[in-house]
Amino acid sequence: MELVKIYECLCDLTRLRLLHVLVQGPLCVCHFQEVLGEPQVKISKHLAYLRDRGLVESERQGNWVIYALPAKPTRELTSNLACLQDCARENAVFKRDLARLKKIEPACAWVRAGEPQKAPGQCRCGPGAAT
Amino acid sequence: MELVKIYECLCDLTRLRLLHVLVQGPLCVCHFQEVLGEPQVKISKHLAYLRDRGLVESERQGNWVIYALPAKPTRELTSNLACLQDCARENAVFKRDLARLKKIEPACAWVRAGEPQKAPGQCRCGPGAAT
DNA sequence: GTCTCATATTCCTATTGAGGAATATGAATC
DNA sequence: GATTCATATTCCTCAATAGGAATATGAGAC
Repeated sequence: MELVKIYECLCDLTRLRLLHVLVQGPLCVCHFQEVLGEPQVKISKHLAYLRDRGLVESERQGNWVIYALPAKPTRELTSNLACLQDCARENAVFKRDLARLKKIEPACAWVRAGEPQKAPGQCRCGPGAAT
Repeated sequence: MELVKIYECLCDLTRLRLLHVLVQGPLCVCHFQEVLGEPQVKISKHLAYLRDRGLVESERQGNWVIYALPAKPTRELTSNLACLQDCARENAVFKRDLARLKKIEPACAWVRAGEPQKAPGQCRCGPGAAT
């Protein structure tokens, strides 16, 4: 059942955080690392888990892979993401993620705007990139 | 995290069905068996799982054990149960459960009303009880 | 006490998934 | 071609859980 698959995706904290951040807009893997403060393998695996189950979509842009919520989410997904937003509103972990996202925002504006990659070379995340 | 625990409870179809039915009101284990059409062990184990995590409460009344949603559910639980109701609305499995619940309703009215057990002896569920 | 009914628990097997270390892939630069 | 950067995958171990069969528990009837 579709609905069970959604809940299987939601029952891990890392994935909850990924989805919660994704509601704000598309993001690439290295930015997720920055925002969540988790190692690359962990982020990448959980994103793959979500992609395999249709909760997110990915698109390669040069060296980066941009993840986004599906263009046409199901009613169930929409409903549950709204519920998640509601539940996360007053939670410290989720609030911290949003705060870190805001700090990074200038550096990753081109991703969030959906524009094609403009500035090849090093990714602007990593230590010191957004400080 | 509280929220993850809720989602862990929701990521199994049997538990989803139990909770969905419970929104209609308290029920005893044998009625769950009737409504879901699943074996006793399965029902009992999943109810225990939910109880251990605080999603349902139980109360013994003679031979029966009545399960109910918590008297004071958390904001997260309330929110997610509402979401579940919304998602389940047009789903065949959940609709069938509700239909079976209605057929049984006359037989288990005393449970749903929260009254103390009136009619000791055999439980009125089981084959032929509600037909 | 015994018997019966409703429910819970134990024991088992099989599957799933999390996490990390190491390695592989794919694209861009030189 | 080689190198570098971003990301994905493989291999491993450990823990959680689903499901069923069998058995245990707890309460009421007699």
